Amino acid sequence: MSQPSLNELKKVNVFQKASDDDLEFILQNSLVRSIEENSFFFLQGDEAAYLYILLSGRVKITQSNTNGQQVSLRIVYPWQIFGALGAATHKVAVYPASSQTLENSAALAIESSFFRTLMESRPYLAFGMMNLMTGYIQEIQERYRELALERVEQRVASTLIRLAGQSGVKSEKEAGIELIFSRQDVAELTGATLYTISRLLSDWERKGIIQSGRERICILKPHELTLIASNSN
Amino acid sequence: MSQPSLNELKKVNVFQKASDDDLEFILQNSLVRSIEENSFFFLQGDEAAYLYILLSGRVKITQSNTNGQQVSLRIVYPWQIFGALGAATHKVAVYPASSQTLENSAALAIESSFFRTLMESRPYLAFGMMNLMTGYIQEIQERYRELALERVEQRVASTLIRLAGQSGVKSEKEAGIELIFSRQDVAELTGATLYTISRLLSDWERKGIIQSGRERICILKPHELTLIASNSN
DNA sequence: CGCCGATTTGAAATTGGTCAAACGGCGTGG
DNA sequence: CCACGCCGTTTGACCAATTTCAAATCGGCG
Repeated sequence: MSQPSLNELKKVNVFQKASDDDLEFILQNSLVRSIEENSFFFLQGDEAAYLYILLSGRVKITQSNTNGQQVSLRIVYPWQIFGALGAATHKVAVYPASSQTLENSAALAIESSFFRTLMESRPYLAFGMMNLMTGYIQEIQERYRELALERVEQRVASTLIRLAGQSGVKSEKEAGIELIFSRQDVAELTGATLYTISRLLSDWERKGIIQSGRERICILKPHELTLIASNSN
Repeated sequence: MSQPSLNELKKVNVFQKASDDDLEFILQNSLVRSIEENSFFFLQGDEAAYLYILLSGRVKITQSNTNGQQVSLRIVYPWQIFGALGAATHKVAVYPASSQTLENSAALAIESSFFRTLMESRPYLAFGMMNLMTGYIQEIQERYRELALERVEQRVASTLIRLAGQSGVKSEKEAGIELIFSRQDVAELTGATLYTISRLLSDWERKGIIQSGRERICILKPHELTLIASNSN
């Protein structure tokens, strides 16, 4: 895959207010990396030398414990930034999480030190990054609360709603919102096991709330999920 | 309590590189609020009009669900900033969490909009904020992973170690590290119930790992806790 | 057609939560 | 100065949600 155009780069939130000159400058200091499904742009613990902008495909950001079990922190879609914490500060030397592709993917890799220097003279970039980080903090804090206080059923409902909002493609004919994720993916995103997710989705399919298949979940009644997600008790 | 001195303000990480003029300017646009134990500087959902610097006391940042159950996101100690997300971006209109005092406390309240404007012409401030936010993200992500993958025993061990690192006062005579928290506080910090925490601490006390009392936990063998925290399987 | 990985399902095990009740120490008011 | 009461803590018994393990089934692709 070749370098993106300046107009494409403006789809990146952080670059919204960037001048063409700035974008050119950034492109001159970056390179495109294409990798196939299930491989990694970087691993937890790698030196955080680059920040990435996803050009195509999908990436999940995961963290593992010493036993190799893993959780997904978020899903990255095209024109979103990932691996950016290393650029925000001099302290972070390594990535705190891994980035694994869910499909064949390409990303623009920008040197962290270059980007950091650029931010010093470009307040709009620093504010863009703070904006980004604020969003991360709010989402992960909310998910932390859910994990601590809600049951699996509610968390899965919340997760599906969130995924639908981030990626959902409404099929034509009111056929519902289609999500391309395996049971295992959903399990890692909700802090549950593959088995529990499978049972739950089967149950919801029987009730007509969703319709599902291999690595695919189609939300038929989003409102029902919203109800389940907010179910007090 | 009266306004802090410039030298005291320099204990605030974000202000490390601030000039005296800048600090004076900030002080002129801020005010001191003193409140008693168990009351709130702000509530989740309030308009995020101020960011705070704790001057004395201790504050817990909590998030509640619609049932009123709550989790603690972190503990704030003097010269740390809290309620800052509203200053980092134009988007955040409200605090995503509440700030409740664990003791009588005082804090310097700085207008969010003022601080945001100041950051536009002070890169060191923006970088300080990004630094702060990076730390938040790393800690909450780690805790999220623990909550998803580890059992209560390991999480409590991790929590006590973390608290010891953040606040711990080493008693003289190698008597251990003293933490001033109730069982309920620890429960909210680990995502467990008061009862489970009580049982676990009783067990550890029998084993000589800690020594505890009312709203007090003294870590006698930190290394044992480290072992428990990292116990694979 | 056969294989491989994803999914489903059952049964048993287990962690941790819930509820009820008793305990204990500290501060306060009589 | 002491008794009382409050609030945090402890403990037991029971229960429920979810995980674990095993095995069968499905579905698409080479």
